[in-house]
Amino acid sequence: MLDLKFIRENVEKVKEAVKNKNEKTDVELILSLDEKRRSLLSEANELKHQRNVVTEKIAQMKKAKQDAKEEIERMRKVSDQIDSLDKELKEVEEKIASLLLTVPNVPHSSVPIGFDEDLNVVVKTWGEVPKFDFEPRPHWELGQILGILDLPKAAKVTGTGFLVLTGKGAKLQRALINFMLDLHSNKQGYKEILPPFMANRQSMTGTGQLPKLEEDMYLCEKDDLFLIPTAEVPVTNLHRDEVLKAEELPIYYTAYTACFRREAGAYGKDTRGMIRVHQFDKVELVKFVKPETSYEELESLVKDAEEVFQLLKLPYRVRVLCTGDLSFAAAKCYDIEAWAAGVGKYLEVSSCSNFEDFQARRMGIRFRPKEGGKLQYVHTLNGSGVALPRTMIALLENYQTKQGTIIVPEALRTYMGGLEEIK
RNA sequence: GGAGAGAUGUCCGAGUUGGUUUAAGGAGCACGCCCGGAGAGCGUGUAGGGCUUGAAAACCCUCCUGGGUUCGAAUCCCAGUCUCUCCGCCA
Repeated sequence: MLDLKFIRENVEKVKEAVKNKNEKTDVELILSLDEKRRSLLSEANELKHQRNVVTEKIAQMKKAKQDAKEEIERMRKVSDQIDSLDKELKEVEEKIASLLLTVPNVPHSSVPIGFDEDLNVVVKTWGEVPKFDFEPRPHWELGQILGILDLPKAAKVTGTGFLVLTGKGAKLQRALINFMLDLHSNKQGYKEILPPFMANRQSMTGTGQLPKLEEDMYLCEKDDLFLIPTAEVPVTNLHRDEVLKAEELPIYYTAYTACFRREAGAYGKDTRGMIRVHQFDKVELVKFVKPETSYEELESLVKDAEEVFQLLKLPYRVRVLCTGDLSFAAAKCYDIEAWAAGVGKYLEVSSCSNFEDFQARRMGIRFRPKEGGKLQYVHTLNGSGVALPRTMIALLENYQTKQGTIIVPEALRTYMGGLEEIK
Protein backbone atom coordinates (compact mmCIF):
# COMPACT_ATOMS: atom_id res chain seq x y z
CA MET A 1 0.00 0.00 0.00
CA LEU A 2 1.22 3.43 -0.86
CA ASP A 3 1.02 6.36 1.51
CA LEU A 4 -1.97 8.53 0.69
CA LYS A 5 0.22 11.56 1.19
CA PHE A 6 2.74 10.15 -1.26
CA ILE A 7 0.01 9.68 -3.85
CA ARG A 8 -1.19 13.22 -3.29
CA GLU A 9 2.29 14.59 -3.82
CA ASN A 10 3.33 12.28 -6.67
CA VAL A 11 0.21 11.98 -8.75
CA GLU A 12 1.97 11.60 -12.09
CA LYS A 13 4.45 9.07 -10.79
CA VAL A 14 1.64 6.93 -9.39
CA LYS A 15 -0.47 7.16 -12.53
CA GLU A 16 2.53 6.12 -14.58
CA ALA A 17 3.16 3.16 -12.28
CA VAL A 18 -0.45 2.06 -12.67
CA LYS A 19 -0.13 2.27 -16.42
CA ASN A 20 3.28 0.59 -16.67
CA LYS A 21 2.14 -2.26 -14.47
CA ASN A 22 -0.96 -2.75 -16.61
CA GLU A 23 -3.24 -2.02 -13.67
CA LYS A 24 -6.31 0.16 -13.79
CA THR A 25 -6.79 2.01 -10.56
CA ASP A 26 -8.67 5.30 -10.63
CA VAL A 27 -6.13 7.60 -9.01
CA GLU A 28 -8.23 10.70 -9.59
CA LEU A 29 -11.11 9.19 -7.68
CA ILE A 30 -8.86 8.59 -4.72
CA LEU A 31 -7.67 12.17 -4.82
CA SER A 32 -11.16 13.63 -4.93
CA LEU A 33 -12.31 11.41 -2.08
CA ASP A 34 -9.26 12.46 -0.15
CA GLU A 35 -10.21 16.09 -0.61
CA LYS A 36 -13.69 15.42 0.62
CA ARG A 37 -12.28 13.54 3.57
CA ARG A 38 -10.11 16.42 4.60
CA SER A 39 -12.88 18.97 4.50
CA LEU A 40 -15.19 16.74 6.54
CA LEU A 41 -12.35 16.16 8.94
CA SER A 42 -11.70 19.80 9.68
CA GLU A 43 -15.39 20.46 10.12
CA ALA A 44 -15.74 17.63 12.60
CA ASN A 45 -12.54 18.65 14.33
CA GLU A 46 -13.82 22.07 15.09
CA LEU A 47 -17.02 20.73 16.62
CA LYS A 48 -15.14 18.19 18.67
CA HIS A 49 -12.91 20.88 20.01
CA GLN A 50 -15.97 22.87 21.03
CA ARG A 51 -17.42 19.85 22.73
CA ASN A 52 -14.23 19.13 24.62
CA VAL A 53 -14.04 22.65 25.93
CA VAL A 54 -17.66 22.83 27.04
CA THR A 55 -17.57 19.36 28.49
CA GLU A 56 -14.81 20.43 30.80
CA LYS A 57 -16.77 23.52 31.72
CA ILE A 58 -19.73 21.30 32.63
CA ALA A 59 -17.49 19.27 34.89
CA GLN A 60 -16.36 22.44 36.65
CA MET A 61 -19.91 23.68 37.04
CA LYS A 62 -21.08 20.39 38.46
CA LYS A 63 -18.27 20.48 40.95
CA ALA A 64 -19.30 23.98 41.97
CA LYS A 65 -22.87 22.73 42.16
CA GLN A 66 -24.05 25.09 39.47
CA ASP A 67 -26.80 24.34 37.01
CA ALA A 68 -25.35 23.14 33.68
CA LYS A 69 -28.58 22.30 31.98
CA GLU A 70 -28.23 24.85 29.25
CA GLU A 71 -24.72 23.71 28.30
CA ILE A 72 -25.72 20.08 28.31
CA GLU A 73 -28.62 20.81 26.04
CA ARG A 74 -26.35 22.71 23.66
CA MET A 75 -23.80 19.93 23.57
CA ARG A 76 -26.44 17.36 22.86
CA LYS A 77 -27.04 19.09 19.56
CA VAL A 78 -23.35 19.45 18.83
CA SER A 79 -22.84 15.75 19.49
CA ASP A 80 -25.56 14.90 17.01
CA GLN A 81 -23.86 16.99 14.39
CA ILE A 82 -20.55 15.30 15.11
CA ASP A 83 -22.21 11.91 14.79
CA SER A 84 -23.52 12.57 11.34
CA LEU A 85 -20.22 14.08 10.17
CA ASP A 86 -18.33 11.09 11.55
CA LYS A 87 -20.61 8.70 9.76
CA GLU A 88 -20.08 10.45 6.47
CA LEU A 89 -16.36 10.57 7.12
CA LYS A 90 -16.24 6.88 7.85
CA GLU A 91 -17.90 6.03 4.57
CA VAL A 92 -15.43 8.14 2.65
CA GLU A 93 -12.49 6.67 4.52
CA GLU A 94 -13.62 3.13 3.88
CA LYS A 95 -13.88 3.85 0.19
CA ILE A 96 -10.41 5.34 0.18
CA ALA A 97 -8.96 2.43 2.11
CA SER A 98 -10.32 -0.16 -0.28
CA LEU A 99 -9.20 1.85 -3.30
CA LEU A 100 -5.77 2.27 -1.77
CA LEU A 101 -5.39 -1.51 -1.69
CA THR A 102 -5.72 -1.54 -5.46
CA VAL A 103 -2.88 0.90 -6.12
CA PRO A 104 0.25 -1.01 -7.14
CA ASN A 105 3.72 -0.27 -5.86
CA VAL A 106 5.82 2.15 -7.91
CA PRO A 107 8.64 0.41 -9.81
CA HIS A 108 12.21 1.42 -8.96
CA SER A 109 13.84 3.77 -11.46
CA SER A 110 16.24 1.03 -12.58
CA VAL A 111 13.39 -1.21 -13.73
CA PRO A 112 12.99 -1.40 -17.51
CA ILE A 113 9.63 -0.22 -18.79
CA GLY A 114 7.79 -2.83 -20.81
CA PHE A 115 4.41 -4.37 -21.40
CA ASP A 116 5.13 -8.04 -20.74
CA GLU A 117 7.79 -10.64 -20.11
CA ASP A 118 9.30 -10.31 -23.56
CA LEU A 119 10.88 -7.10 -22.35
CA ASN A 120 12.56 -8.61 -19.31
CA VAL A 121 16.30 -8.17 -19.50
CA VAL A 122 18.86 -10.93 -18.97
CA VAL A 123 21.51 -9.55 -16.62
CA LYS A 124 23.55 -12.68 -16.00
CA THR A 125 24.10 -16.21 -17.22
CA TRP A 126 26.02 -18.83 -15.27
CA GLY A 127 27.29 -22.28 -16.13
CA GLU A 128 27.53 -24.26 -19.32
CA VAL A 129 24.40 -25.62 -20.92
CA PRO A 130 25.14 -29.36 -21.07
CA LYS A 131 25.60 -31.06 -24.45
CA PHE A 132 24.46 -34.61 -24.98
CA ASP A 133 25.39 -37.14 -27.65
CA PHE A 134 21.82 -38.41 -27.44
CA GLU A 135 18.38 -36.85 -27.35
CA PRO A 136 17.86 -35.71 -23.71
CA ARG A 137 14.60 -36.92 -22.25
CA PRO A 138 12.04 -34.71 -20.54
CA HIS A 139 11.66 -35.29 -16.79
CA TRP A 140 8.32 -37.08 -17.05
CA GLU A 141 9.93 -39.79 -19.14
CA LEU A 142 12.91 -40.05 -16.81
CA GLY A 143 10.58 -40.11 -13.83
CA GLN A 144 8.61 -42.94 -15.29
CA ILE A 145 11.65 -44.98 -16.39
CA LEU A 146 13.22 -44.71 -12.97
CA GLY A 147 9.95 -45.13 -11.07
CA ILE A 148 10.42 -41.97 -9.03
CA LEU A 149 7.58 -39.83 -10.37
CA ASP A 150 4.04 -41.15 -10.71
CA LEU A 151 1.69 -38.70 -12.37
CA PRO A 152 -1.19 -41.14 -13.03
CA LYS A 153 -1.39 -41.97 -9.34
CA ALA A 154 -1.42 -38.27 -8.47
CA ALA A 155 -4.31 -37.77 -10.88
CA LYS A 156 -6.15 -40.60 -9.16
CA VAL A 157 -5.68 -39.19 -5.69
CA THR A 158 -6.33 -35.54 -6.42
CA GLY A 159 -6.75 -34.76 -10.08
CA THR A 160 -4.69 -33.09 -12.69
CA GLY A 161 -1.92 -30.76 -11.61
CA PHE A 162 -0.56 -32.77 -8.73
CA LEU A 163 2.39 -35.08 -8.43
CA VAL A 164 3.50 -38.09 -6.47
CA LEU A 165 7.18 -38.70 -5.88
CA THR A 166 8.16 -42.18 -4.88
CA GLY A 167 11.27 -43.92 -3.58
CA LYS A 168 14.47 -42.21 -4.66
CA GLY A 169 12.43 -39.38 -6.13
CA ALA A 170 10.87 -38.53 -2.79
CA LYS A 171 14.26 -38.89 -1.17
CA LEU A 172 15.89 -36.63 -3.73
CA GLN A 173 13.38 -33.90 -3.07
CA ARG A 174 13.85 -34.19 0.68
CA ALA A 175 17.61 -34.04 0.14
CA LEU A 176 17.22 -30.85 -1.86
CA ILE A 177 15.10 -29.26 0.83
CA ASN A 178 17.58 -30.11 3.54
CA PHE A 179 20.49 -29.01 1.39
CA MET A 180 18.90 -25.63 0.74
CA LEU A 181 17.83 -25.02 4.33
CA ASP A 182 21.29 -25.91 5.57
CA LEU A 183 22.92 -23.62 3.03
CA HIS A 184 20.73 -20.68 3.95
CA SER A 185 20.69 -21.17 7.69
CA ASN A 186 24.24 -22.39 8.33
CA LYS A 187 26.26 -20.56 5.74
CA GLN A 188 24.23 -17.52 4.77
CA GLY A 189 22.87 -16.51 8.16
CA TYR A 190 19.13 -16.94 7.75
CA LYS A 191 17.09 -18.08 10.73
CA GLU A 192 15.09 -21.17 9.97
CA ILE A 193 11.31 -20.92 10.39
CA LEU A 194 8.65 -23.59 10.08
CA PRO A 195 5.42 -21.60 9.75
CA PRO A 196 1.76 -22.59 9.29
CA PHE A 197 0.75 -23.56 5.77
CA MET A 198 -2.47 -21.61 6.15
CA ALA A 199 -3.08 -17.94 6.74
CA ASN A 200 -6.00 -15.67 7.51
CA ARG A 201 -7.35 -12.78 5.46
CA GLN A 202 -5.41 -10.15 7.30
CA SER A 203 -2.12 -11.87 6.60
CA MET A 204 -3.01 -12.31 2.94
CA THR A 205 -3.86 -8.64 2.71
CA GLY A 206 -0.64 -7.72 4.46
CA THR A 207 1.61 -9.26 1.86
CA GLY A 208 -0.64 -8.16 -1.00
CA GLN A 209 -2.25 -11.42 -2.20
CA LEU A 210 -5.60 -9.96 -1.26
CA PRO A 211 -7.70 -8.40 -2.55
CA LYS A 212 -6.36 -9.00 -6.05
CA LEU A 213 -5.51 -12.69 -6.12
CA GLU A 214 -8.32 -14.31 -4.11
CA GLU A 215 -9.29 -16.45 -7.09
CA ASP A 216 -5.78 -17.88 -7.37
CA MET A 217 -5.81 -19.30 -3.87
CA TYR A 218 -7.42 -22.22 -2.09
CA LEU A 219 -9.85 -21.08 0.57
CA CYS A 220 -11.18 -23.18 3.43
CA GLU A 221 -14.49 -21.42 3.73
CA LYS A 222 -15.59 -22.82 7.05
CA ASP A 223 -12.71 -21.16 8.82
CA ASP A 224 -12.02 -18.42 6.29
CA LEU A 225 -8.42 -19.58 6.00
CA PHE A 226 -6.33 -19.71 2.85
CA LEU A 227 -3.73 -22.29 1.95
CA ILE A 228 -0.57 -20.30 1.46
CA PRO A 229 0.62 -19.74 -2.12
CA THR A 230 4.11 -19.03 -0.77
CA ALA A 231 5.91 -18.98 2.57
CA GLU A 232 6.30 -15.26 2.06
CA VAL A 233 2.83 -14.87 3.56
CA PRO A 234 3.24 -16.49 6.97
CA VAL A 235 6.89 -15.54 7.36
CA THR A 236 6.54 -11.86 6.49
CA ASN A 237 3.44 -11.61 8.68
CA LEU A 238 5.44 -12.89 11.63
CA HIS A 239 6.21 -9.28 12.47
CA ARG A 240 2.89 -7.71 11.57
CA ASP A 241 2.00 -4.73 13.79
CA GLU A 242 5.38 -4.67 15.46
CA VAL A 243 7.97 -2.03 16.13
CA LEU A 244 11.38 -3.58 15.63
CA LYS A 245 14.55 -2.34 17.26
CA ALA A 246 17.03 -0.77 14.86
CA GLU A 247 19.77 -3.11 16.05
CA GLU A 248 17.63 -6.15 15.25
CA LEU A 249 17.80 -5.28 11.57
CA PRO A 250 18.43 -6.78 9.17
CA ILE A 251 16.38 -9.89 9.95
CA TYR A 252 16.86 -12.89 7.65
CA TYR A 253 14.47 -15.83 7.64
CA THR A 254 14.38 -19.00 5.62
CA ALA A 255 11.44 -21.38 5.58
CA TYR A 256 10.39 -24.58 3.91
CA THR A 257 6.70 -24.88 3.12
CA ALA A 258 4.38 -26.48 0.69
CA CYS A 259 2.73 -23.91 -1.59
CA PHE A 260 -0.77 -24.09 -3.02
CA ARG A 261 -1.93 -22.34 -6.16
CA ARG A 262 -5.12 -22.81 -8.11
CA GLU A 263 -3.45 -21.51 -11.25
CA ALA A 264 -6.82 -20.31 -12.43
CA GLY A 265 -6.50 -18.96 -15.91
CA ALA A 266 -3.30 -20.85 -16.60
CA TYR A 267 -4.99 -23.83 -18.17
CA GLY A 268 -3.21 -25.30 -21.12
CA LYS A 269 0.10 -23.77 -20.09
CA ASP A 270 2.92 -26.12 -19.08
CA THR A 271 0.45 -28.89 -18.35
CA ARG A 272 2.92 -31.68 -18.96
CA GLY A 273 4.99 -33.11 -16.14
CA MET A 274 5.67 -31.04 -13.08
CA ILE A 275 6.41 -27.60 -14.46
CA ARG A 276 3.16 -26.10 -13.21
CA VAL A 277 1.32 -27.83 -10.39
CA HIS A 278 -1.22 -26.90 -7.74
CA GLN A 279 0.91 -27.99 -4.82
CA PHE A 280 4.65 -27.72 -4.65
CA ASP A 281 7.42 -27.42 -2.12
CA LYS A 282 9.56 -24.36 -1.81
CA VAL A 283 12.29 -22.98 0.39
CA GLU A 284 11.81 -19.26 0.84
CA LEU A 285 14.04 -16.39 1.90
CA VAL A 286 12.58 -13.33 3.63
CA LYS A 287 14.35 -10.17 4.77
CA PHE A 288 13.36 -7.19 6.92
CA VAL A 289 15.84 -4.40 6.41
CA LYS A 290 16.45 -0.68 6.82
CA PRO A 291 15.26 1.37 3.84
CA GLU A 292 18.69 2.69 2.90
CA THR A 293 20.08 -0.83 2.44
CA SER A 294 17.23 -2.56 0.68
CA TYR A 295 18.70 -2.50 -2.82
CA GLU A 296 22.02 -3.94 -1.66
CA GLU A 297 20.00 -6.51 0.22
CA LEU A 298 18.15 -7.39 -2.96
CA GLU A 299 21.42 -8.06 -4.76
CA SER A 300 22.69 -10.28 -1.94
CA LEU A 301 19.34 -12.06 -1.77
CA VAL A 302 19.68 -13.01 -5.41
CA LYS A 303 23.23 -14.20 -4.81
CA ASP A 304 22.08 -16.38 -1.93
CA ALA A 305 19.46 -18.00 -4.15
CA GLU A 306 21.94 -18.36 -7.02
CA GLU A 307 24.34 -20.24 -4.79
CA VAL A 308 21.89 -23.12 -4.70
CA PHE A 309 22.40 -23.65 -8.42
CA GLN A 310 26.10 -22.97 -8.34
CA LEU A 311 26.61 -25.67 -5.72
CA LEU A 312 24.39 -28.04 -7.66
CA LYS A 313 26.26 -27.07 -10.82
CA LEU A 314 23.06 -26.28 -12.69
CA PRO A 315 23.26 -23.59 -15.40
CA TYR A 316 20.93 -20.64 -14.99
CA ARG A 317 20.31 -17.06 -15.99
CA VAL A 318 19.03 -14.05 -14.11
CA ARG A 319 16.51 -11.64 -15.57
CA VAL A 320 15.35 -8.31 -14.24
CA LEU A 321 11.60 -8.02 -14.74
CA CYS A 322 10.18 -5.13 -16.70
CA THR A 323 7.34 -3.03 -15.28
CA GLY A 324 4.60 -5.00 -17.01
CA ASP A 325 5.80 -8.32 -15.59
CA LEU A 326 6.47 -6.98 -12.12
CA SER A 327 4.06 -8.14 -9.44
CA PHE A 328 1.59 -5.78 -7.83
CA ALA A 329 3.52 -5.23 -4.61
CA ALA A 330 7.10 -5.31 -5.93
CA ALA A 331 9.31 -2.34 -6.74
CA LYS A 332 11.98 -4.45 -8.37
CA CYS A 333 12.32 -8.14 -9.06
CA TYR A 334 14.89 -10.57 -10.43
CA ASP A 335 13.91 -13.97 -11.73
CA ILE A 336 16.34 -16.82 -11.66
CA GLU A 337 15.73 -19.35 -14.42
CA ALA A 338 17.35 -22.73 -14.50
CA TRP A 339 18.11 -24.48 -17.75
CA ALA A 340 16.19 -27.70 -18.27
CA ALA A 341 17.82 -29.80 -20.99
CA GLY A 342 14.91 -32.17 -21.58
CA VAL A 343 12.19 -29.62 -22.21
CA GLY A 344 14.83 -27.39 -23.75
CA LYS A 345 14.07 -24.13 -21.99
CA TYR A 346 14.77 -21.97 -19.01
CA LEU A 347 12.34 -22.43 -16.12
CA GLU A 348 11.62 -19.82 -13.49
CA VAL A 349 12.82 -21.23 -10.19
CA SER A 350 13.11 -18.13 -8.09
CA SER A 351 11.69 -14.66 -7.93
CA CYS A 352 13.55 -12.19 -5.73
CA SER A 353 11.74 -8.97 -4.97
CA ASN A 354 12.18 -5.76 -3.07
CA PHE A 355 8.83 -4.45 -1.87
CA GLU A 356 10.35 -1.41 -0.21
CA ASP A 357 7.82 -0.23 2.40
CA PHE A 358 4.76 -1.35 0.43
CA GLN A 359 4.09 -4.50 2.45
CA ALA A 360 5.42 -3.00 5.67
CA ARG A 361 2.86 -0.20 5.48
CA ARG A 362 0.04 -2.65 5.01
CA MET A 363 1.33 -4.75 7.85
CA GLY A 364 2.46 -2.03 10.20
CA ILE A 365 6.05 -3.20 10.52
CA ARG A 366 8.21 -0.32 11.69
CA PHE A 367 11.46 0.32 13.48
CA ARG A 368 12.88 3.10 15.59
CA PRO A 369 15.98 4.56 13.95
CA LYS A 370 19.03 4.51 16.19
CA GLU A 371 19.64 8.20 15.54
CA GLY A 372 16.25 8.91 17.08
CA GLY A 373 13.39 10.51 15.25
CA LYS A 374 10.16 9.10 13.94
CA LEU A 375 9.27 5.49 13.50
CA GLN A 376 9.93 4.29 9.98
CA TYR A 377 8.57 1.45 7.96
CA VAL A 378 11.07 -1.33 7.29
CA HIS A 379 11.65 -2.59 3.79
CA THR A 380 10.71 -6.18 3.11
CA LEU A 381 12.21 -8.51 0.53
CA ASN A 382 11.74 -12.08 -0.37
CA GLY A 383 12.85 -14.64 -2.84
CA SER A 384 12.59 -18.32 -3.43
CA GLY A 385 15.66 -20.20 -2.37
CA VAL A 386 14.32 -22.13 -4.31
CA ALA A 387 11.20 -23.77 -5.79
CA LEU A 388 11.50 -27.54 -5.73
CA PRO A 389 9.69 -29.09 -8.70
CA ARG A 390 11.43 -27.04 -11.34
CA THR A 391 14.77 -27.50 -9.65
CA MET A 392 14.07 -31.22 -9.71
CA ILE A 393 13.27 -30.93 -13.40
CA ALA A 394 16.52 -29.13 -14.12
CA LEU A 395 18.45 -31.62 -12.05
CA LEU A 396 16.90 -34.70 -13.61
CA GLU A 397 17.13 -33.42 -17.15
CA ASN A 398 20.65 -31.99 -16.92
CA TYR A 399 22.17 -34.88 -14.98
CA GLN A 400 20.62 -37.64 -17.09
CA THR A 401 22.69 -40.26 -18.85
CA LYS A 402 22.13 -42.10 -22.09
CA GLN A 403 20.82 -45.08 -20.12
CA GLY A 404 18.18 -42.90 -18.49
CA THR A 405 19.83 -42.83 -15.09
CA ILE A 406 20.57 -39.71 -13.05
CA ILE A 407 23.96 -38.75 -11.66
CA VAL A 408 23.46 -37.29 -8.17
CA PRO A 409 25.23 -33.90 -7.88
CA GLU A 410 28.12 -34.07 -5.45
CA ALA A 411 26.64 -31.44 -3.16
CA LEU A 412 23.63 -33.70 -2.55
CA ARG A 413 25.31 -37.02 -1.98
CA THR A 414 25.72 -36.67 1.77
CA TYR A 415 21.99 -35.98 1.88
CA MET A 416 21.30 -39.15 -0.16
CA GLY A 417 23.25 -41.53 2.03
CA GLY A 418 26.21 -41.37 -0.35
CA LEU A 419 24.18 -42.38 -3.39
CA GLU A 420 25.95 -41.40 -6.62
CA GLU A 421 23.46 -42.45 -9.22
CA ILE A 422 19.73 -43.01 -9.41
CA LYS A 423 19.01 -45.98 -11.62
C1' G B 1 -16.77 -27.74 23.07
C1' G B 2 -17.64 -25.97 28.73
C1' A B 3 -15.91 -22.57 32.99
C1' G B 4 -12.92 -18.55 34.48
C1' A B 5 -9.08 -14.53 33.94
C1' G B 6 -7.04 -10.99 30.88
C1' A B 7 -5.79 -7.44 26.45
C1' U B 8 -3.14 -0.10 28.36
C1' G B 9 2.69 3.51 25.25
C1' U B 10 9.16 0.41 22.41
C1' C B 11 8.65 -3.19 26.65
C1' C B 12 6.88 -4.18 31.77
C1' G B 13 3.09 -2.21 34.58
C1' A B 14 -0.74 1.31 37.57
C1' G B 15 -5.41 3.20 36.78
C1' U B 16 -12.60 0.44 36.31
C1' U B 17 -17.66 4.70 42.67
C1' G B 18 -17.52 7.94 34.34
C1' G B 19 -15.28 14.53 34.32
C1' U B 20 -7.23 18.62 33.90
C1' U B 21 -5.15 10.54 33.19
C1' U B 22 -2.60 10.24 26.57
C1' A B 23 -2.41 7.89 30.82
C1' A B 24 1.43 7.19 37.38
C1' G B 25 5.79 4.13 38.20
C1' G B 26 9.77 1.18 36.17
C1' A B 27 12.83 -0.62 32.09
C1' G B 28 14.81 0.70 27.47
C1' C B 29 16.57 4.54 24.32
C1' A B 30 18.73 9.70 23.45
C1' C B 31 21.42 13.84 25.39
C1' G B 32 24.26 15.99 29.42
C1' C B 33 27.06 15.62 34.13
C1' C B 34 30.27 12.59 37.03
C1' C B 35 34.54 9.13 36.12
C1' G B 36 42.00 7.50 34.93
C1' G B 37 39.08 3.50 31.88
C1' A B 38 34.84 0.26 32.17
C1' G B 39 30.71 -0.10 35.19
C1' A B 40 27.62 2.15 38.53
C1' G B 41 25.46 6.91 39.83
C1' C B 42 22.95 11.76 38.90
C1' G B 43 19.98 15.10 35.73
C1' U B 44 16.92 16.07 31.41
C1' G B 45 14.05 14.29 27.45
C1' U B 46 11.15 10.33 25.12
C1' A B 47 3.72 7.39 22.46
C1' G B 48 1.57 6.85 17.62
C1' G B 49 -1.41 8.83 13.82
C1' G B 50 -4.27 12.78 11.41
C1' C B 51 -4.78 17.80 10.00
C1' U B 52 -2.17 22.22 9.23
C1' U B 53 2.63 24.29 8.05
C1' G B 54 8.45 26.56 5.21
C1' A B 55 8.94 24.17 9.89
C1' A B 56 6.21 24.23 14.16
C1' A B 57 2.47 25.45 17.69
C1' A B 58 -2.63 24.92 18.22
C1' C B 59 -6.43 21.37 17.21
C1' C B 60 -8.53 16.24 16.51
C1' C B 61 -8.17 10.87 17.10
C1' U B 62 -6.16 6.47 19.47
C1' C B 63 -5.93 2.59 26.36
C1' C B 64 -7.59 -5.24 21.53
C1' U B 65 -11.65 -4.51 17.37
C1' G B 66 -16.68 -2.93 16.25
C1' G B 67 -21.26 -1.05 18.06
C1' G B 68 -24.17 1.35 22.20
C1' U B 69 -25.40 4.53 26.75
C1' U B 70 -23.88 9.77 28.11
C1' C B 71 -23.13 16.73 27.67
C1' G B 72 -18.61 13.66 28.60
C1' A B 73 -15.99 6.64 28.50
C1' A B 74 -9.41 3.42 29.39
C1' U B 75 -13.39 3.33 33.07
C1' C B 76 -20.60 1.38 32.14
C1' C B 77 -23.49 -2.09 28.41
C1' C B 78 -23.55 -5.51 23.92
C1' A B 79 -21.00 -8.34 20.04
C1' G B 80 -16.42 -10.16 18.16
C1' U B 81 -10.97 -11.39 18.02
C1' C B 82 -6.78 -13.03 20.52
C1' U B 83 -3.94 -14.77 24.97
C1' C B 84 -3.62 -17.49 29.63
C1' U B 85 -5.63 -21.20 33.39
C1' C B 86 -8.89 -25.40 34.43
C1' C B 87 -12.19 -29.36 32.39
C1' G B 88 -13.72 -32.32 28.17
C1' C B 89 -12.34 -34.29 23.31
C1' C B 90 -8.38 -35.68 20.06
C1' A B 91 -3.37 -36.58 16.55
